[in-house]
Amino acid sequence: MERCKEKILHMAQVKRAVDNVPDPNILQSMTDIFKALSDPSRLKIVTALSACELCVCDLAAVCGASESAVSHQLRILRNLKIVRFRREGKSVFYRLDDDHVKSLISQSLQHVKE
Amino acid sequence: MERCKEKILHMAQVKRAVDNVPDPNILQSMTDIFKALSDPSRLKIVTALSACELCVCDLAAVCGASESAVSHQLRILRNLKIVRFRREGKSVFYRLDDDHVKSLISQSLQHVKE
DNA sequence: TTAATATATGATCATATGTTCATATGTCAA
DNA sequence: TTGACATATGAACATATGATCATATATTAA
Repeated sequence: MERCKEKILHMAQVKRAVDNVPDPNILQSMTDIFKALSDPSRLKIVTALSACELCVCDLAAVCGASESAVSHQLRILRNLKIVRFRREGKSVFYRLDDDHVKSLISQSLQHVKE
Repeated sequence: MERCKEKILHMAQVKRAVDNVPDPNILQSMTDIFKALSDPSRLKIVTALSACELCVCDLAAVCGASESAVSHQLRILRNLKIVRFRREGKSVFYRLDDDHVKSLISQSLQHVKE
């Protein structure tokens, strides 16, 4: 399967589009965030945390999942700087790292509810 | 592995959190959108289309991917109502379906650039 | 230190996903 | 209608991913 015979059909648009595509590393970071939110288990966790801070045990109850499963997902969210945590005795409390994630969620809600 | 012995550690927070988690079908739709944006190839397509309307051939050039691969991804984006298309002769032009997706992208960019 | 609780992590496995190649469909011109 | 081009789709394959189970770590109390 070859590229369009006439090479590029609409040069001006292609240039504009290319300029609008973020750099590879930025693009990758963006996909990472979306990927983090693309799993129902993780999105549950994130929407729960957008209400208030919760410990792993609470999150397991909210999500109806095992604590192990929740912990695995939290690790992913932690690595992506989507959640922060603080230890308090035996418990570890998680909360959203910043408000951008909240914005992402409310935007997607709007999109869905149309 | 059992649930927390004391059942639920923080009842009030858990209730708030549960109330904040969207209904299953809404949650699913949200994850679908995020999943659509969670692949580098698709995100490239979407960021390109957030600049201007493009045909499949243009998109293949912008993304540096085969037209077949692009077409497969466009199908997914189409199904999720993230892109619209119109046929003009032999070409099919794609564009974003609404502005919420643009917002999602700019939000994630902000998050990344912090 | 030992036991108990809360959380984290590694290994495994079944499933999902993206790409490629081949083929099909749709459109237009000759 | 036939041929050429643009796009779409199906099948197959390799890779990625999430859940589970077992085990490890961390904290506190006894």
